[in-house]
Amino acid sequence: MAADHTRTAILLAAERLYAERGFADVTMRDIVAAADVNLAAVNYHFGSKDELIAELFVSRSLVTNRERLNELKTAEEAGGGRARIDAIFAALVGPTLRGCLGPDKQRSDAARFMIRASIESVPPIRKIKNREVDHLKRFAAAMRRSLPDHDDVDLFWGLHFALAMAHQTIRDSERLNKLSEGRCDLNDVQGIINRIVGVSVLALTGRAKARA
Amino acid sequence: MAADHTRTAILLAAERLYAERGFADVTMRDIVAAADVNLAAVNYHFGSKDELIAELFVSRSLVTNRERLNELKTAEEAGGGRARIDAIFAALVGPTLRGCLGPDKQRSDAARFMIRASIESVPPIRKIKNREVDHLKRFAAAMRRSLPDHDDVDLFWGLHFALAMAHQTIRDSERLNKLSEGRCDLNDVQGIINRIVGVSVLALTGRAKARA
DNA sequence: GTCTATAGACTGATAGAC
DNA sequence: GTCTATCAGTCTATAGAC
Repeated sequence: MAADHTRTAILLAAERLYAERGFADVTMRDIVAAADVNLAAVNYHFGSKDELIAELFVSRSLVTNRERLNELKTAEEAGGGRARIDAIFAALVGPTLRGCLGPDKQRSDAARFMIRASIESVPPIRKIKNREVDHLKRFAAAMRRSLPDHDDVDLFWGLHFALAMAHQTIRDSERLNKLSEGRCDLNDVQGIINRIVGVSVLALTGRAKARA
Repeated sequence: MAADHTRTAILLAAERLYAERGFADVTMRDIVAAADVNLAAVNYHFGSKDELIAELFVSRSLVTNRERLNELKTAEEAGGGRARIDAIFAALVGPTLRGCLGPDKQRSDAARFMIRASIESVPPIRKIKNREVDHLKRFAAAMRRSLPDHDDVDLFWGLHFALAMAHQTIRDSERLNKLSEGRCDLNDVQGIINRIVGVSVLALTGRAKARA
């Protein structure tokens, strides 16, 4: 049916353009030109520009969160209810990093869009984002089960830092590439995941920390 | 002189509004209303909106970079040309974090503006940003002197991750606050710097890393 | 230097023919 | 469902009086 084709074309084009250039710079006219559909189609199918963004954000965040939780579940089952801390971090940052830096272009657009959404925070997204905290609390809970002797505050900071490293790597891989003059291999996604997981684990289980 | 007052009022208001709401959402009308000056004054003093943003970015990045290099220089002199690696990381992330999370409101606006600028990358800033890589290379060089036996690639990743943790903490302190239900103290700036420096040092000097 | 008034170019959204 | 045509609102930038 032509209706589905138009709707899908709009979603894909919007996701790609938003991922590349951000919400503010991309107009509905840009989107319909890229999707090769009529200007009025966006409002017909989605109601408004904001609702289009919200629809993209909701559907993509469901997919990412499901992947994360699947990996977490697998890790917890493998450990009899207590996952290894490295497996928890891998479940947290792996899906997003694989989506963003991997070879699959469509998934790459999706993940970059999500990073963009987490930064620019258009009104419709701001409301939805509060749910993400509940999602992350499940990882905090898994970390607590994995390392029951650790201070909760350290676990929260560890989770925060792991996400920070993953997101910054996706967002500003260009700067790292220039700084290292190409020597940091940004195509080696698994290597990057291992680095981030390794640092995150060390941050929690490593030796003495600096004192105030 | 009234001219200086108007000019300064525009700069301060623009910085605060951009820091709070981003470049796209803040119009020149918002700025002149906050600065209590006339709409035409912005174009008279700065030429255009983009030039206003560029002027803010250039002047602020000079200040931050000078602070960073001063701290780095002090650390290198204290070590007879080879700074301690923790002191290098502290020089890298300290000035920005103190500016953003500390009590001084004007500095806070400045630092938040810089974070915003590093993300949203309006055209005039994109050109200037390339210079930042040269600035960071001086830190990479200091790291190499500090840890001459380490692989350069690991040092680049270490620098990248340190900046990632600092920026994400500034940008999305709200999420960490919600996630931890207020238990992560975001007012303890020195404690946060110590955490980030500690993790960054461990990432380079800690025990075995995860393998691919 | 500072103001008013407005030009000129966008934007998102919609009415109505097909 | 898809299109054209257009509205009403916003923006930056500027001309010209003071």
